[in-house]
Amino acid sequence: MSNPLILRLQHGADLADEDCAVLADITSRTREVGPREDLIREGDKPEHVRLILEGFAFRYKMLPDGSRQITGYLVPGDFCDLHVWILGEMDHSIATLTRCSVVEIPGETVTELTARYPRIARALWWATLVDDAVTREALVSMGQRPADRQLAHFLCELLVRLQAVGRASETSYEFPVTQEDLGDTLGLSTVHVNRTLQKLRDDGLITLKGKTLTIPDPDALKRFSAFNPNYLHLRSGENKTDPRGNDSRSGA
Amino acid sequence: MSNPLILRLQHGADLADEDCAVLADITSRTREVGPREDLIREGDKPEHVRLILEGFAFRYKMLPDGSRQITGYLVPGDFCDLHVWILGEMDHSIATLTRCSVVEIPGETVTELTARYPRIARALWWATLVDDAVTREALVSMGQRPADRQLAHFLCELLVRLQAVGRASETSYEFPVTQEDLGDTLGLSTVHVNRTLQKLRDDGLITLKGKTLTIPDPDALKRFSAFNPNYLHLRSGENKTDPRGNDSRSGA
DNA sequence: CGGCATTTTGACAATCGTCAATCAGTGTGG
DNA sequence: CCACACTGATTGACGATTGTCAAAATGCCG
Repeated sequence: MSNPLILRLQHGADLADEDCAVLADITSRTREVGPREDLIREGDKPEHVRLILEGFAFRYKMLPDGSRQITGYLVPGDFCDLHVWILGEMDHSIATLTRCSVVEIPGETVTELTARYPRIARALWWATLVDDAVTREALVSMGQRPADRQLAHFLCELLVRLQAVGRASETSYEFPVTQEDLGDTLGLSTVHVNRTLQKLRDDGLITLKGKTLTIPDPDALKRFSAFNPNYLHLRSGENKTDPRGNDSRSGA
Repeated sequence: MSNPLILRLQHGADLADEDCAVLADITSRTREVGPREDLIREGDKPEHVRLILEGFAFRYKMLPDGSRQITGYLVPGDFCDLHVWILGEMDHSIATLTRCSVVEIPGETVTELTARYPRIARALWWATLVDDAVTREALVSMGQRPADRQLAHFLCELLVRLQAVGRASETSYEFPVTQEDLGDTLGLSTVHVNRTLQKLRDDGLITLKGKTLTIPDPDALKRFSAFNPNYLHLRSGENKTDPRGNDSRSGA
Protein backbone atom coordinates (compact mmCIF):
# COMPACT_ATOMS: atom_id res chain seq x y z
CA MET A 1 0.00 0.00 0.00
CA SER A 2 1.27 3.47 -0.83
CA ASN A 3 3.12 5.49 1.75
CA PRO A 4 0.64 7.71 3.59
CA LEU A 5 3.31 10.12 4.76
CA ILE A 6 4.40 10.89 1.24
CA LEU A 7 0.83 11.09 0.00
CA ARG A 8 0.04 13.54 2.74
CA LEU A 9 3.11 15.75 2.51
CA GLN A 10 2.73 16.08 -1.22
CA HIS A 11 -0.24 18.26 -0.47
CA GLY A 12 2.04 20.59 1.45
CA ALA A 13 5.05 20.92 -0.82
CA ASP A 14 6.35 19.89 -4.22
CA LEU A 15 8.46 16.98 -3.14
CA ALA A 16 11.14 15.79 -5.54
CA ASP A 17 11.92 12.11 -6.01
CA GLU A 18 14.89 12.62 -3.73
CA ASP A 19 12.65 13.88 -0.93
CA CYS A 20 10.29 10.98 -1.35
CA ALA A 21 13.16 8.54 -1.20
CA VAL A 22 14.30 10.01 2.09
CA LEU A 23 10.80 9.84 3.52
CA ALA A 24 10.35 6.28 2.31
CA ASP A 25 13.59 5.31 4.02
CA ILE A 26 12.56 6.90 7.29
CA THR A 27 9.26 5.11 7.36
CA SER A 28 10.75 1.73 6.67
CA ARG A 29 11.26 0.79 10.30
CA THR A 30 8.00 0.62 12.20
CA ARG A 31 6.87 -0.56 15.59
CA GLU A 32 3.51 -2.25 16.10
CA VAL A 33 1.33 -0.98 18.93
CA GLY A 34 -1.85 -2.66 20.08
CA PRO A 35 -5.25 -0.95 20.19
CA ARG A 36 -6.18 1.30 23.10
CA GLU A 37 -2.63 1.85 24.29
CA ASP A 38 -1.12 5.14 25.32
CA LEU A 39 1.65 6.29 23.03
CA ILE A 40 2.53 9.33 25.10
CA ARG A 41 1.11 10.57 28.36
CA GLU A 42 0.59 14.05 29.68
CA GLY A 43 3.69 14.98 31.61
CA ASP A 44 6.04 12.88 29.49
CA LYS A 45 9.10 14.44 27.91
CA PRO A 46 9.29 12.77 24.53
CA GLU A 47 12.74 12.42 23.05
CA HIS A 48 11.82 11.28 19.61
CA VAL A 49 9.21 12.17 17.10
CA ARG A 50 6.40 9.70 16.44
CA LEU A 51 4.47 9.20 13.28
CA ILE A 52 1.41 7.06 12.61
CA LEU A 53 1.97 5.02 9.52
CA GLU A 54 -1.04 2.73 9.80
CA GLY A 55 -4.09 2.74 12.05
CA PHE A 56 -5.94 5.37 14.07
CA ALA A 57 -4.87 7.24 17.18
CA PHE A 58 -6.16 10.26 19.07
CA ARG A 59 -5.06 13.08 21.33
CA TYR A 60 -6.92 13.48 24.58
CA LYS A 61 -6.92 15.22 27.91
CA MET A 62 -8.32 13.96 31.18
CA LEU A 63 -9.95 16.27 33.70
CA PRO A 64 -9.69 15.79 37.45
CA ASP A 65 -13.31 14.62 37.55
CA GLY A 66 -12.50 11.74 35.23
CA SER A 67 -14.03 13.15 32.09
CA ARG A 68 -12.10 12.94 28.89
CA GLN A 69 -11.93 15.25 25.90
CA ILE A 70 -10.55 13.95 22.64
CA THR A 71 -8.94 16.89 20.90
CA GLY A 72 -8.02 15.33 17.61
CA TYR A 73 -7.51 12.19 15.57
CA LEU A 74 -4.32 10.92 14.04
CA VAL A 75 -4.63 8.99 10.81
CA PRO A 76 -1.91 7.41 8.67
CA GLY A 77 0.66 10.03 7.78
CA ASP A 78 0.10 12.19 10.87
CA PHE A 79 2.77 13.17 13.35
CA CYS A 80 2.21 12.82 17.08
CA ASP A 81 4.64 15.36 18.32
CA LEU A 82 6.72 16.92 15.60
CA HIS A 83 8.04 19.68 17.82
CA VAL A 84 7.11 19.01 21.39
CA TRP A 85 10.70 18.59 22.49
CA ILE A 86 10.75 22.40 22.49
CA LEU A 87 8.16 22.45 25.24
CA GLY A 88 9.25 20.94 28.49
CA GLU A 89 6.60 18.27 28.62
CA MET A 90 3.46 16.99 26.98
CA ASP A 91 0.31 18.82 28.04
CA HIS A 92 -1.93 16.07 26.69
CA SER A 93 -1.84 12.37 25.96
CA ILE A 94 -2.02 10.32 22.78
CA ALA A 95 -3.45 6.83 22.56
CA THR A 96 -4.07 4.35 19.79
CA LEU A 97 -7.59 3.58 18.76
CA THR A 98 -6.75 0.56 16.64
CA ARG A 99 -3.59 -1.42 16.22
CA CYS A 100 -1.04 0.96 14.75
CA SER A 101 2.24 0.93 12.90
CA VAL A 102 4.28 3.69 14.44
CA VAL A 103 7.56 5.18 13.31
CA GLU A 104 9.88 6.68 15.89
CA ILE A 105 12.44 9.15 14.68
CA PRO A 106 15.19 10.58 16.88
CA GLY A 107 14.86 14.32 17.32
CA GLU A 108 18.26 14.94 15.75
CA THR A 109 17.29 13.08 12.63
CA VAL A 110 14.39 15.45 12.14
CA THR A 111 16.66 18.42 12.71
CA GLU A 112 19.20 17.20 10.18
CA LEU A 113 16.50 16.33 7.72
CA THR A 114 14.90 19.72 7.77
CA ALA A 115 18.27 21.40 7.49
CA ARG A 116 19.20 19.35 4.47
CA TYR A 117 15.91 19.04 2.60
CA PRO A 118 14.11 22.37 2.52
CA ARG A 119 11.10 20.94 0.75
CA ILE A 120 10.64 18.40 3.48
CA ALA A 121 11.08 21.11 6.09
CA ARG A 122 8.37 23.10 4.42
CA ALA A 123 6.10 20.10 4.22
CA LEU A 124 6.51 19.42 7.93
CA TRP A 125 5.69 23.02 8.73
CA TRP A 126 2.66 22.70 6.56
CA ALA A 127 1.55 19.57 8.38
CA THR A 128 1.70 21.21 11.80
CA LEU A 129 -0.17 24.25 10.56
CA VAL A 130 -2.92 22.08 9.15
CA ASP A 131 -3.14 20.27 12.48
CA ASP A 132 -3.77 23.60 14.17
CA ALA A 133 -6.40 24.49 11.64
CA VAL A 134 -8.14 21.20 12.26
CA THR A 135 -8.24 21.89 15.99
CA ARG A 136 -9.69 25.33 15.39
CA GLU A 137 -12.34 23.87 13.14
CA ALA A 138 -13.29 21.40 15.86
CA LEU A 139 -13.76 24.36 18.15
CA VAL A 140 -16.00 26.02 15.59
CA SER A 141 -18.00 22.86 15.24
CA MET A 142 -18.49 22.39 18.93
CA GLY A 143 -19.33 26.00 19.55
CA GLN A 144 -21.69 26.70 16.70
CA ARG A 145 -23.08 23.55 15.14
CA PRO A 146 -25.93 21.51 16.56
CA ALA A 147 -25.14 17.90 17.36
CA ASP A 148 -26.26 16.40 14.06
CA ARG A 149 -24.31 18.80 11.88
CA GLN A 150 -21.33 18.65 14.15
CA LEU A 151 -21.26 14.89 13.83
CA ALA A 152 -21.79 15.07 10.10
CA HIS A 153 -18.99 17.60 9.77
CA PHE A 154 -16.66 15.35 11.69
CA LEU A 155 -17.46 12.42 9.41
CA CYS A 156 -16.86 14.57 6.34
CA GLU A 157 -13.51 15.66 7.65
CA LEU A 158 -12.41 12.10 8.28
CA LEU A 159 -13.53 11.11 4.81
CA VAL A 160 -11.46 13.80 3.16
CA ARG A 161 -8.43 13.30 5.35
CA LEU A 162 -8.45 9.56 4.80
CA GLN A 163 -8.94 9.97 1.08
CA ALA A 164 -5.89 12.23 1.01
CA VAL A 165 -3.75 9.35 2.21
CA GLY A 166 -5.47 6.65 0.22
CA ARG A 167 -7.30 5.14 3.18
CA ALA A 168 -10.85 5.81 2.07
CA SER A 169 -12.81 5.13 -1.07
CA GLU A 170 -15.09 7.66 -2.65
CA THR A 171 -17.83 6.90 -0.19
CA SER A 172 -16.59 4.83 2.73
CA TYR A 173 -13.88 4.10 5.24
CA GLU A 174 -13.02 2.05 8.28
CA PHE A 175 -14.53 3.69 11.33
CA PRO A 176 -13.29 2.15 14.57
CA VAL A 177 -14.60 4.96 16.76
CA THR A 178 -16.85 3.96 19.62
CA GLN A 179 -19.94 5.99 20.44
CA GLU A 180 -18.32 6.79 23.75
CA ASP A 181 -15.24 8.05 21.90
CA LEU A 182 -17.49 10.08 19.67
CA GLY A 183 -19.15 11.63 22.68
CA ASP A 184 -15.82 12.60 24.18
CA THR A 185 -14.85 14.04 20.82
CA LEU A 186 -17.92 16.12 20.17
CA GLY A 187 -18.67 17.09 23.75
CA LEU A 188 -21.90 15.06 23.79
CA SER A 189 -23.19 12.22 25.92
CA THR A 190 -23.03 8.71 24.56
CA VAL A 191 -26.79 8.51 24.52
CA HIS A 192 -27.12 11.62 22.47
CA VAL A 193 -24.45 10.45 20.06
CA ASN A 194 -26.43 7.28 19.60
CA ARG A 195 -29.61 9.16 18.79
CA THR A 196 -27.85 11.56 16.52
CA LEU A 197 -26.26 8.72 14.58
CA GLN A 198 -29.67 7.15 14.19
CA LYS A 199 -31.03 10.36 12.79
CA LEU A 200 -28.27 10.57 10.19
CA ARG A 201 -28.93 6.96 9.28
CA ASP A 202 -32.68 7.45 9.08
CA ASP A 203 -32.11 10.40 6.79
CA GLY A 204 -30.04 8.16 4.56
CA LEU A 205 -26.94 10.30 5.01
CA ILE A 206 -24.76 7.52 6.38
CA THR A 207 -24.65 3.76 6.74
CA LEU A 208 -22.78 1.93 9.46
CA LYS A 209 -22.09 -1.75 8.96
CA GLY A 210 -19.74 -3.23 11.50
CA LYS A 211 -16.82 -0.87 11.59
CA THR A 212 -17.32 0.41 8.08
CA LEU A 213 -18.85 3.80 7.57
CA THR A 214 -20.46 4.53 4.22
CA ILE A 215 -21.52 7.93 3.03
CA PRO A 216 -23.69 7.16 0.00
CA ASP A 217 -23.76 10.77 -1.15
CA PRO A 218 -20.76 12.68 0.23
CA ASP A 219 -21.91 15.93 -1.31
CA ALA A 220 -25.20 15.65 0.52
CA LEU A 221 -23.47 15.15 3.85
CA LYS A 222 -21.12 18.01 3.13
CA ARG A 223 -24.00 20.27 2.26
CA PHE A 224 -25.85 19.22 5.38
CA SER A 225 -22.92 20.08 7.63
CA ALA A 226 -21.74 23.11 5.67
CA PHE A 227 -18.41 21.38 5.29
CA ASN A 228 -15.78 23.58 3.71
CA PRO A 229 -12.48 21.73 3.27
CA ASN A 230 -10.39 24.86 2.90
CA TYR A 231 -8.93 24.50 6.38
CA LEU A 232 -7.36 21.19 5.42
CA HIS A 233 -5.27 22.99 2.82
CA LEU A 234 -5.22 20.04 0.47
CA ARG A 235 -4.57 20.22 -3.20
CA SER A 236 -6.98 18.62 -5.61
CA GLY A 237 -9.83 20.07 -3.62
CA GLU A 238 -13.06 20.74 -5.42
CA ASN A 239 -13.49 24.35 -4.57
CA LYS A 240 -9.96 25.61 -5.12
CA THR A 241 -7.97 26.73 -8.08
CA ASP A 242 -5.70 23.84 -8.70
CA PRO A 243 -2.78 23.92 -11.12
CA ARG A 244 -1.97 20.24 -11.10
CA GLY A 245 -4.47 17.87 -9.59
CA ASN A 246 -2.45 14.78 -10.31
CA ASP A 247 -2.55 12.24 -7.59
CA SER A 248 -1.21 9.68 -9.98
CA ARG A 249 0.30 7.34 -7.43
CA SER A 250 -2.69 7.09 -5.14
CA GLY A 251 -4.26 4.22 -6.99
CA ALA A 252 -3.02 1.26 -4.97
CA MET B 1 6.04 50.02 29.70
CA SER B 2 8.09 46.88 29.30
CA ASN B 3 8.15 45.04 26.00
CA PRO B 4 5.49 42.33 26.05
CA LEU B 5 7.15 40.34 23.29
CA ILE B 6 10.36 39.99 25.25
CA LEU B 7 8.51 39.26 28.46
CA ARG B 8 6.58 36.55 26.72
CA LEU B 9 9.39 34.90 24.80
CA GLN B 10 11.58 34.75 27.86
CA HIS B 11 9.26 32.05 29.07
CA GLY B 12 10.11 30.03 26.01
CA ALA B 13 13.88 30.35 25.79
CA ASP B 14 16.88 31.79 27.59
CA LEU B 15 17.24 34.97 25.62
CA ALA B 16 20.57 36.74 25.78
CA ASP B 17 20.85 40.53 25.84
CA GLU B 18 21.68 40.37 22.17
CA ASP B 19 18.43 38.59 21.41
CA CYS B 20 16.44 41.07 23.42
CA ALA B 21 18.07 43.95 21.61
CA VAL B 22 17.06 42.47 18.28
CA LEU B 23 13.50 41.95 19.45
CA ALA B 24 13.34 45.47 20.86
CA ASP B 25 14.50 46.83 17.56
CA ILE B 26 11.90 44.88 15.62
CA THR B 27 9.08 46.10 17.79
CA SER B 28 10.07 49.74 17.57
CA ARG B 29 7.96 50.50 14.53
CA THR B 30 4.27 50.01 15.18
CA ARG B 31 1.06 50.76 13.40
CA GLU B 32 -2.07 51.82 15.24
CA VAL B 33 -5.29 50.04 14.40
CA GLY B 34 -8.70 51.06 15.67
CA PRO B 35 -11.02 48.82 17.67
CA ARG B 36 -13.20 46.24 15.89
CA GLU B 37 -11.20 46.24 12.68
CA ASP B 38 -10.16 43.20 10.72
CA LEU B 39 -6.42 42.67 10.63
CA ILE B 40 -6.58 39.71 8.29
CA ARG B 41 -9.51 38.04 6.64
CA GLU B 42 -10.18 34.44 5.72
CA GLY B 43 -8.92 33.93 2.19
CA ASP B 44 -6.15 36.54 2.45
CA LYS B 45 -2.59 35.60 1.62
CA PRO B 46 -0.55 37.46 4.19
CA GLU B 47 2.93 38.49 3.12
CA HIS B 48 4.24 39.67 6.42
CA VAL B 49 4.02 38.52 9.96
CA ARG B 50 1.92 40.53 12.41
CA LEU B 51 2.41 40.89 16.10
CA ILE B 52 0.18 42.51 18.70
CA LEU B 53 2.24 44.84 20.85
CA GLU B 54 -0.58 46.53 22.70
CA GLY B 55 -4.31 45.88 22.92
CA PHE B 56 -6.54 42.85 22.40
CA ALA B 57 -7.41 41.00 19.21
CA PHE B 58 -9.08 37.68 18.41
CA ARG B 59 -9.22 34.95 15.80
CA TYR B 60 -12.63 34.03 14.48
CA LYS B 61 -14.47 32.12 11.83
CA MET B 62 -17.83 32.92 10.30
CA LEU B 63 -20.26 30.20 9.27
CA PRO B 64 -22.54 30.46 6.26
CA ASP B 65 -25.53 31.01 8.56
CA GLY B 66 -23.92 34.12 9.98
CA SER B 67 -22.83 32.69 13.30
CA ARG B 68 -19.36 33.43 14.54
CA GLN B 69 -16.94 31.37 16.56
CA ILE B 70 -14.02 33.09 18.26
CA THR B 71 -11.21 30.57 18.38
CA GLY B 72 -8.66 32.48 20.39
CA TYR B 73 -7.52 35.77 21.84
CA LEU B 74 -4.36 37.68 21.05
CA VAL B 75 -2.86 39.72 23.84
CA PRO B 76 0.29 41.87 23.83
CA GLY B 77 3.23 39.79 22.71
CA ASP B 78 1.19 37.38 20.57
CA PHE B 79 1.77 36.70 16.89
CA CYS B 80 -1.10 36.71 14.42
CA ASP B 81 0.37 34.53 11.77
CA LEU B 82 3.93 33.52 12.42
CA HIS B 83 3.99 30.92 9.68
CA VAL B 84 0.88 31.19 7.62
CA TRP B 85 2.78 32.15 4.50
CA ILE B 86 3.46 28.43 4.21
CA LEU B 87 -0.23 27.74 3.76
CA GLY B 88 -1.77 29.21 0.67
CA GLU B 89 -4.26 31.39 2.43
CA MET B 90 -5.79 32.22 5.79
CA ASP B 91 -8.51 29.82 6.87
CA HIS B 92 -9.80 32.22 9.51
CA SER B 93 -9.91 35.93 10.24
CA ILE B 94 -8.33 38.10 12.91
CA ALA B 95 -9.86 41.31 14.21
CA THR B 96 -8.97 43.81 16.89
CA LEU B 97 -11.09 44.03 20.00
CA THR B 98 -9.62 47.29 21.25
CA ARG B 99 -7.32 49.81 19.65
CA CYS B 100 -4.07 47.99 19.00
CA SER B 101 -0.43 48.68 18.32
CA VAL B 102 0.57 46.22 15.66
CA VAL B 103 4.02 45.37 14.34
CA GLU B 104 4.36 44.12 10.79
CA ILE B 105 7.46 42.20 9.92
CA PRO B 106 8.35 41.10 6.40
CA GLY B 107 8.45 37.34 6.05
CA GLU B 108 12.11 37.40 5.01
CA THR B 109 13.08 39.26 8.15
CA VAL B 110 11.63 36.48 10.23
CA THR B 111 13.46 33.91 8.17
CA GLU B 112 16.77 35.68 8.53
CA LEU B 113 16.19 36.25 12.20
CA THR B 114 15.54 32.64 12.99
CA ALA B 115 18.53 31.58 10.94
CA ARG B 116 20.82 33.95 12.80
CA TYR B 117 19.50 33.84 16.34
CA PRO B 118 18.76 30.28 17.33
CA ARG B 119 17.41 31.27 20.72
CA ILE B 120 14.87 33.51 19.07
CA ALA B 121 14.01 30.76 16.63
CA ARG B 122 13.38 28.44 19.53
CA ALA B 123 11.31 31.04 21.31
CA LEU B 124 9.11 31.53 18.25
CA TRP B 125 8.61 27.78 17.95
CA TRP B 126 7.67 27.73 21.57
CA ALA B 127 5.13 30.51 21.06
CA THR B 128 3.34 28.70 18.25
CA LEU B 129 3.25 25.46 20.21
CA VAL B 130 1.73 27.23 23.18
CA ASP B 131 -0.89 28.75 20.89
CA ASP B 132 -1.88 25.27 19.80
CA ALA B 133 -2.07 24.10 23.37
CA VAL B 134 -4.34 27.02 24.21
CA THR B 135 -6.68 26.09 21.38
CA ARG B 136 -6.79 22.50 22.54
CA GLU B 137 -7.59 23.60 26.06
CA ALA B 138 -10.45 25.71 24.74
CA LEU B 139 -11.77 22.57 23.10
CA VAL B 140 -11.53 20.71 26.40
CA SER B 141 -13.34 23.51 28.14
CA MET B 142 -16.15 23.66 25.65
CA GLY B 143 -16.56 19.93 25.48
CA GLN B 144 -16.37 19.01 29.13
CA ARG B 145 -16.95 21.96 31.39
CA PRO B 146 -20.37 23.40 32.27
CA ALA B 147 -20.88 27.05 31.39
CA ASP B 148 -19.86 28.54 34.73
CA ARG B 149 -16.59 26.63 34.99
CA GLN B 150 -15.86 27.16 31.35
CA LEU B 151 -16.24 30.88 31.80
CA ALA B 152 -14.20 30.84 34.98
CA HIS B 153 -11.48 28.85 33.27
CA PHE B 154 -11.35 31.35 30.47
CA LEU B 155 -10.99 34.23 32.90
CA CYS B 156 -8.20 32.43 34.74
CA GLU B 157 -6.35 31.83 31.52
CA LEU B 158 -6.54 35.47 30.56
CA LEU B 159 -5.32 36.48 34.01
CA VAL B 160 -2.26 34.29 33.77
CA ARG B 161 -1.47 35.17 30.18
CA LEU B 162 -1.78 38.88 30.85
CA GLN B 163 0.32 38.63 33.98
CA ALA B 164 3.02 36.93 31.94
CA VAL B 165 3.36 40.05 29.83
CA GLY B 166 2.88 42.54 32.62
CA ARG B 167 -0.66 43.51 31.63
CA ALA B 168 -2.49 42.32 34.71
CA SER B 169 -2.05 42.84 38.42
CA GLU B 170 -2.29 40.05 40.92
CA THR B 171 -6.05 40.19 40.85
CA SER B 172 -7.36 42.25 37.94
CA TYR B 173 -7.06 43.29 34.35
CA GLU B 174 -8.70 45.26 31.61
CA PHE B 175 -11.52 43.20 30.13
CA PRO B 176 -12.93 44.72 26.95
CA VAL B 177 -14.82 41.60 25.94
CA THR B 178 -18.51 42.04 25.24
CA GLN B 179 -21.00 39.46 26.47
CA GLU B 180 -21.77 38.74 22.85
CA ASP B 181 -18.07 38.15 22.21
CA LEU B 182 -17.98 35.89 25.22
CA GLY B 183 -20.90 33.90 23.89
CA ASP B 184 -19.18 33.42 20.54
CA THR B 185 -16.07 32.37 22.40
CA LEU B 186 -17.61 29.84 24.73
CA GLY B 187 -20.30 28.55 22.42
CA LEU B 188 -23.09 29.99 24.57
CA SER B 189 -25.91 32.42 23.96
CA THR B 190 -25.51 36.00 25.12
CA VAL B 191 -28.31 35.58 27.58
CA HIS B 192 -26.73 32.57 29.15
CA VAL B 193 -23.38 34.31 29.36
CA ASN B 194 -25.09 37.13 31.19
CA ARG B 195 -26.65 34.81 33.72
CA THR B 196 -23.45 32.86 34.17
CA LEU B 197 -21.50 36.04 34.83
CA GLN B 198 -24.07 37.03 37.41
CA LYS B 199 -23.66 33.73 39.14
CA LEU B 200 -19.90 34.15 39.37
CA ARG B 201 -20.43 37.65 40.73
CA ASP B 202 -23.02 36.51 43.25
CA ASP B 203 -20.62 33.85 44.42
CA GLY B 204 -18.02 36.54 44.95
CA LEU B 205 -15.62 34.97 42.49
CA ILE B 206 -15.35 37.98 40.22
CA THR B 207 -16.14 41.69 40.11
CA LEU B 208 -16.81 43.64 36.96
CA LYS B 209 -16.59 47.43 37.12
CA GLY B 210 -16.73 49.11 33.76
CA LYS B 211 -14.18 47.28 31.67
CA THR B 212 -12.09 46.16 34.60
CA LEU B 213 -12.33 42.58 35.76
CA THR B 214 -11.25 41.79 39.29
CA ILE B 215 -10.71 38.34 40.69
CA PRO B 216 -10.52 38.90 44.43
CA ASP B 217 -9.22 35.42 45.12
CA PRO B 218 -7.53 33.97 42.03
CA ASP B 219 -6.85 30.66 43.73
CA ALA B 220 -10.53 30.27 44.47
CA LEU B 221 -11.45 30.86 40.82
CA LYS B 222 -8.73 28.49 39.68
CA ARG B 223 -9.96 25.83 42.05
CA PHE B 224 -13.52 26.35 40.92
CA SER B 225 -12.62 25.89 37.26
CA ALA B 226 -9.97 23.22 37.80
CA PHE B 227 -7.54 25.51 36.07
CA ASN B 228 -4.16 23.93 35.50
CA PRO B 229 -1.72 26.32 33.83
CA ASN B 230 0.61 23.62 32.59
CA TYR B 231 -0.60 24.00 29.01
CA LEU B 232 0.64 27.58 28.94
CA HIS B 233 4.18 26.30 29.49
CA LEU B 234 5.21 29.37 31.44
CA ARG B 235 8.08 29.40 33.85
CA SER B 236 7.42 30.68 37.33
CA GLY B 237 4.78 27.98 37.65
CA GLU B 238 3.27 28.07 41.10
CA ASN B 239 0.99 25.11 41.35
CA LYS B 240 1.93 21.74 40.01
CA THR B 241 -1.17 19.73 40.74
CA ASP B 242 -1.61 16.44 38.95
CA PRO B 243 -4.14 16.92 36.15
CA ARG B 244 -5.09 13.32 35.59
CA GLY B 245 -7.68 11.51 37.51
CA ASN B 246 -7.05 7.78 37.73
CA ASP B 247 -9.25 6.67 34.92
CA SER B 248 -8.68 3.57 32.93
CA ARG B 249 -10.74 4.15 29.82
CA SER B 250 -7.97 4.76 27.38
CA GLY B 251 -6.48 1.38 27.83
CA ALA B 252 -3.10 0.07 28.78
C1' DC C 1 -22.40 -21.09 25.39
C1' DG C 2 -21.05 -17.35 28.63
C1' DG C 3 -18.99 -12.94 29.44
C1' DC C 4 -18.13 -8.40 28.14
C1' DA C 5 -18.16 -4.26 25.54
C1' DT C 6 -21.09 -1.62 22.91
C1' DT C 7 -25.39 -0.07 21.26
C1' DT C 8 -30.10 0.99 21.93
C1' DT C 9 -34.38 2.48 24.48
C1' DG C 10 -37.43 4.94 27.66
C1' DA C 11 -38.51 8.22 31.12
C1' DC C 12 -37.26 12.23 33.16
C1' DA C 13 -34.51 16.42 34.49
C1' DA C 14 -31.27 20.11 33.72
C1' DT C 15 -28.89 23.11 30.95
C1' DC C 16 -29.08 26.24 27.70
C1' DG C 17 -31.37 28.84 23.69
C1' DT C 18 -34.92 32.01 21.82
C1' DC C 19 -37.85 35.86 21.84
C1' DA C 20 -38.93 40.13 23.32
C1' DA C 21 -38.94 43.75 26.34
C1' DT C 22 -36.62 46.83 29.58
C1' DC C 23 -32.74 49.03 31.72
C1' DA C 24 -28.14 51.30 31.92
C1' DG C 25 -24.20 53.57 30.11
C1' DT C 26 -22.05 56.45 26.70
C1' DG C 27 -21.59 59.78 23.36
C1' DT C 28 -23.63 63.34 20.26
C1' DG C 29 -25.84 67.33 18.81
C1' DG C 30 -28.88 71.12 19.65
C1' DC D 1 -27.41 70.98 30.07
C1' DC D 2 -30.66 67.95 28.26
C1' DA D 3 -32.96 65.10 24.59
C1' DC D 4 -31.81 61.55 21.63
C1' DA D 5 -29.75 57.52 19.74
C1' DC D 6 -27.13 53.59 20.20
C1' DT D 7 -24.82 49.78 22.00
C1' DG D 8 -24.53 46.61 25.59
C1' DA D 9 -26.50 44.49 29.80
C1' DT D 10 -30.38 42.55 32.15
C1' DT D 11 -34.83 40.21 32.92
C1' DG D 12 -38.86 37.06 32.33
C1' DA D 13 -41.32 33.45 30.08
C1' DC D 14 -41.07 29.61 27.50
C1' DG D 15 -39.23 25.83 24.57
C1' DA D 16 -35.62 22.90 22.63
C1' DT D 17 -31.58 20.46 22.98
C1' DT D 18 -28.96 17.61 25.52
C1' DG D 19 -27.73 15.00 29.88
C1' DT D 20 -28.65 11.34 33.38
C1' DC D 21 -30.11 7.02 35.03
C1' DA D 22 -31.14 2.53 34.40
C1' DA D 23 -32.32 -1.30 31.89
C1' DA D 24 -32.52 -4.20 27.86
C1' DA D 25 -30.81 -5.70 23.41
C1' DT D 26 -27.09 -6.73 20.36
C1' DG D 27 -22.80 -8.23 18.84
C1' DC D 28 -18.22 -10.00 19.46
C1' DC D 29 -14.79 -13.27 21.21
C1' DG D 30 -12.77 -16.93 23.72
